[in-house]
Amino acid sequence: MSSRGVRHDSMRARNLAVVLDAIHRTGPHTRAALAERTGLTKTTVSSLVADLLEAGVVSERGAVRGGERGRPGVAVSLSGQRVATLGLEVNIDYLAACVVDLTRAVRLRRTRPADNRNSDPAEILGLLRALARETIEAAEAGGLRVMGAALAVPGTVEDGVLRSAPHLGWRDVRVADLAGDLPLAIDNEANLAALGELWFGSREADFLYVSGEIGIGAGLVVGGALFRGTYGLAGELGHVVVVPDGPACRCGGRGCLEVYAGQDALLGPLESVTALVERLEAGEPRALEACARAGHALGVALTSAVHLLDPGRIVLGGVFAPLFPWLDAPVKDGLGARLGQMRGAPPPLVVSGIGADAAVLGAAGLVIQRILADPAQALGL
Amino acid sequence: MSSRGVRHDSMRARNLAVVLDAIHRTGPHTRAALAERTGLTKTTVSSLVADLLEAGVVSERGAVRGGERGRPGVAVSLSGQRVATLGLEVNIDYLAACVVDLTRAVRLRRTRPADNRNSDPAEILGLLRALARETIEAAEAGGLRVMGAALAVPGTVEDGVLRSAPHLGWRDVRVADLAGDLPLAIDNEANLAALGELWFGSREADFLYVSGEIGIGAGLVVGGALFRGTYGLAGELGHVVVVPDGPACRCGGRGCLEVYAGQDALLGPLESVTALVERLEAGEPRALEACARAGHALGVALTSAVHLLDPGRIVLGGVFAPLFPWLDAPVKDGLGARLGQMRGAPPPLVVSGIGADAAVLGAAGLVIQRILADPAQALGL
DNA sequence: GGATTATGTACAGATTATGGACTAAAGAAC
DNA sequence: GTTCTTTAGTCCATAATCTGTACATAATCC
Repeated sequence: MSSRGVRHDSMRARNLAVVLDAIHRTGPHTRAALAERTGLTKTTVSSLVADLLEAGVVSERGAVRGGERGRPGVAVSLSGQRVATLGLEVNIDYLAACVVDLTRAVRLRRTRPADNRNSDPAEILGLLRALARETIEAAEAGGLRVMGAALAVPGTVEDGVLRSAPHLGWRDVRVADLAGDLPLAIDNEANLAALGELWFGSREADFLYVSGEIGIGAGLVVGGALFRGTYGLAGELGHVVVVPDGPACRCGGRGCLEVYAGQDALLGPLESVTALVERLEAGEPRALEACARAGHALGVALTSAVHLLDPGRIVLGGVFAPLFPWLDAPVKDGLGARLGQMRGAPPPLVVSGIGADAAVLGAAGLVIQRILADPAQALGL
Repeated sequence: MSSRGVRHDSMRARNLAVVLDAIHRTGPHTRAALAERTGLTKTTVSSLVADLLEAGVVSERGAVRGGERGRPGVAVSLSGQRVATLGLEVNIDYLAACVVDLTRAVRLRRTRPADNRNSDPAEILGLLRALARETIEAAEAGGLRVMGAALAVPGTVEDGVLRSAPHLGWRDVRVADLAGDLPLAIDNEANLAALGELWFGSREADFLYVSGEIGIGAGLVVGGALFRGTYGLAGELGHVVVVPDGPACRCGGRGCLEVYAGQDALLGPLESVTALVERLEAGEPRALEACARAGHALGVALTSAVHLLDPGRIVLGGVFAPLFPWLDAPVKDGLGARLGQMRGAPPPLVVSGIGADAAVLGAAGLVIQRILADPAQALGL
């Protein structure tokens, strides 16, 4: 519970958000339909919509409703013409940026290959800053106004500080001012990829997104909201115990999922996922066996995850997406056999549709969400 | 986001809740302090407090603030004189009821020993209904008004229906009208025990409550709110996989935590936890070994739980509470060794202070919380 | 073309919070 | 002990916002 009282201005701010949310969530609506949906009167909705129109976040899109009697209403829908946000990502082997408008249409996307393993944060952030500036300029040349930015990193984040990104070799990096004087949020890659899946992929409201990168992370979405845990460290699926006293993991533990299904374990001597897929398609036994082993381990870890997190479905993303045909059966079987009678049926297992872009899109989407959640504040209404 | 707009009446309802919450959360306050804390004006707060006084949920408790200058304020604090709620519990070997007032002081507590294993739901619910009626009458004789009730059950609950309580042998039981025409909530025993720990035990806002009963459940509290998952089935710690192809569990899986640390595994041939504690105190090797084995398994399962849920601390409750001296070391060692460098330090491991009453208290507390969260609705203001 | 039906706006009225003035009650200063 | 200062709480006129009725508008139906 926010402990601040509601005053006249916050009542209106809230109602602006409620109306905008209704427009966003269930498509274009007439003012009359918005009134019914929000419980406000037509008069109030008209006044709120007028403000939203002026701010450029919604637009009128001609008359609607053929077939029924009475005066047709004017549909009010989200406008992608003006407001946009910037998503950024640092990963092991690339930097990425994208610009997304208020309708969550992707307007720009840029990727720079890079080798960021054990790199100098200042140097990489310099490159990222240049990429951000360039992307913002391109967006503004197209008439968009970039209102905020978010950055996805492959590591743990607390209070806006990157605590630890083992594969980058970064620790306690304070990121700021990446995008000029835009407000910048920063979050874990798996979390933002989960949000990417929510807003740009399947658009289901409840799922566990399993992010296979060098490490394995996961982001849980319940009712359209990301679950972060107490310190924002929830969802470390890669270090769920699969075999209590199995081989050592780089985390210091033993028998973690990552040991069996991390990229290193999957690839073995191969140098890319593409190469692995080729071998799998050719039916090479070593490759098939690595996948079977990973699938079995994933099934075990996901069983524990389902019992603890109760996800609506399980979405395999990152490198697990191209490997889905070979992982599907062992994971599903493992889940089915282990979950037993505890619940009706195991959560459906599906593959992510947005692949490698999930995190950077989720980052941009996060900022869009904040604007939609409080347009009065974000837009100065 | 609730999709309903804010109207004048909901603005006031919200402000009543905000003021009441401030009084509840940070102790008695003067009107002036409440105004500062909530951001409302003194005038508004006075008016809101007047309504709350009339409803009997707060009372004025004389002047406060010696030492400082100026007119002393009148402290407004929660009143336990009028509003109360009923907590109920069905467990394997007892029925319980309690009445808690608005300040969360326990006013009445009743327990009936019973053997509810594989019982007839109608019969047991009849006994519970009698216990509820009797308890409500006693409370009202004491001048309290019981405003609502909640029931804790050892099983899974969906949409207010008890889906499955394996140890009771109940399936798909619709509970209603247990307490006359009082509104009745129903929830899982581990969830409500976690809330009991939150409100009547340590009062920390972030922890994982581990409930050792016949089975093993857990309830995660983050920021003072219970995490329930998608279908309300989260926290099934007892079926986290400890050994991938270990012994069969009654759930249909293999090597679940319950197999190693459930009450049956702990007790072996003994018939009560008390008996086990006696053996442990006497240093009997078989008992010590059972505890060590359970502690090791708990350490493994909790490692996975910490990675997935990111709890602020871990509270051992239920039968694990009396066994804490023998579980502490193996669990802590297991967590410490396995969590490795992934986080600063493992979450603190502590014992619950409220023992067997956690669930029934949590049930009553849940209803109190609902009244505090929306006093206007609950009290007809 | 007139009846019907629904949309969207106008304007007066209702509800609630605000803000400054005022009263009340205590300690501090002299 | 009288007066000043400070803080608490209330009063009342004002302001912000939403509501509700009335009404102009624009389509379909017959």
